[in-house]
Amino acid sequence: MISKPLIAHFESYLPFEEAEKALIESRVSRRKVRHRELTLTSGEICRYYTFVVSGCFRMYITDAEGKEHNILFAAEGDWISDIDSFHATTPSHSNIQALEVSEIIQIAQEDLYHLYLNILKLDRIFKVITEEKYVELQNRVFQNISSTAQQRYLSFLKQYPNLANRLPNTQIASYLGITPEFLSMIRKEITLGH
Amino acid sequence: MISKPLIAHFESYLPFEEAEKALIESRVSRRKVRHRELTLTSGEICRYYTFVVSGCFRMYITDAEGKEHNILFAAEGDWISDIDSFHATTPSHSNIQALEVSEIIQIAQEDLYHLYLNILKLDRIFKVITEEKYVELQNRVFQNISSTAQQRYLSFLKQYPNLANRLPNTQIASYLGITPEFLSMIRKEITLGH
DNA sequence: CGAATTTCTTAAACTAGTTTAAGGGTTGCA
DNA sequence: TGCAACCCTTAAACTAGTTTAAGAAATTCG
Repeated sequence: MISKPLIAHFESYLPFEEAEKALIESRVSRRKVRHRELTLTSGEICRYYTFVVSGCFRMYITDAEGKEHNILFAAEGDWISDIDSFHATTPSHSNIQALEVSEIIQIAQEDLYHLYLNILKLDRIFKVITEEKYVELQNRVFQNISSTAQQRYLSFLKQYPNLANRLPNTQIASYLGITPEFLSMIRKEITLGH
Repeated sequence: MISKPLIAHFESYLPFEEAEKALIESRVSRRKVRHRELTLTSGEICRYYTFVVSGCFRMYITDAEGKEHNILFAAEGDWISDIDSFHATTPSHSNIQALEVSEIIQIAQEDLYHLYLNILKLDRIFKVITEEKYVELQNRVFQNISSTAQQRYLSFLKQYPNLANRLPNTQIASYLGITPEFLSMIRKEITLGH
């Protein structure tokens, strides 16, 4: 059962019958990813919905000046895909890269559509998953607009307590939209007790 | 048929049978909203999924210092609700306010759940709607992290060409995360041809 | 293990965006 | 129709965050 972690994830939303689990098992693939390996490159079409079994990924965009900007992180139990590119079958603007040795389960476009047709509750589950991710992003937009870099860093620490220790500061700075130098200052100020 | 604009919206995704339309009609309400009226106040639970028939709304949050920050706008054909508060039945952190005289169609929590149970394709439609809104937000996060205020303003103009003329600059500045004064400077620079 | 690369820190000079304040223009409604 | 509330602009002083540079510490990989 390569899909065991994925099915456990689905069953945290709704129960599944054996036949449904077997259908899912027949339509997914699983593989290991090396540290720094790109699973999606800008310009390429995002062909898979990807579930992270273990490890950690970032989605980032390269701007006009060649600078990279992290949009989100995904660790064990998260999904990471360019939803826009996947559904519209258009070239992606973003890149997805492993930040650790990782393992993923992937569902190709036609397999996901096949599953949607044959297991109707998947529509509901992915509706809920997308709503959850939407709420997260909305909080992020609010933080970006209304907070100083220090407040944003503190709320990053709250939201991803496990990632904070695993990720290099350069990745966190890129997520916060500041320079690593300034993040270094912020961390110093915080430990000095401001 | 008070729900006519809403059903037209749903049918832009999938066709509906008469019985389904009648069920929807029986489960929604429609009303007019005055300019500046709040349809959701921070601290209150978001009880309705709201579809904008005409007019325009903003969702905003008030920060620790009492400043308001616009998270998104919604005009004709858009949905505006605090998804988190609605589903979790918890007090909302945000406010929703009409920026023009408007008209809305609302679906209460129990009615929406009743519709989900009886019209399965609504799961799929709201899955897709949420995915679309997610992609929009993701672009906004990218803009916020990677662009100067001027670039963000230009991309706001592209994304909401019709809203740009309808909204006061104060609202746009709050959406961009800058002061109205600085937006004023940006607009001057742009018309001078930079 | 040791060399190469990546990562973190500090600090000084700089720039994008804020704050405050003041004046003029619009809009809405009694 | 007139006044209050809102909205936009300009400008000067200020502050949060960037840039550049250089050295120290930690990882990675042959």
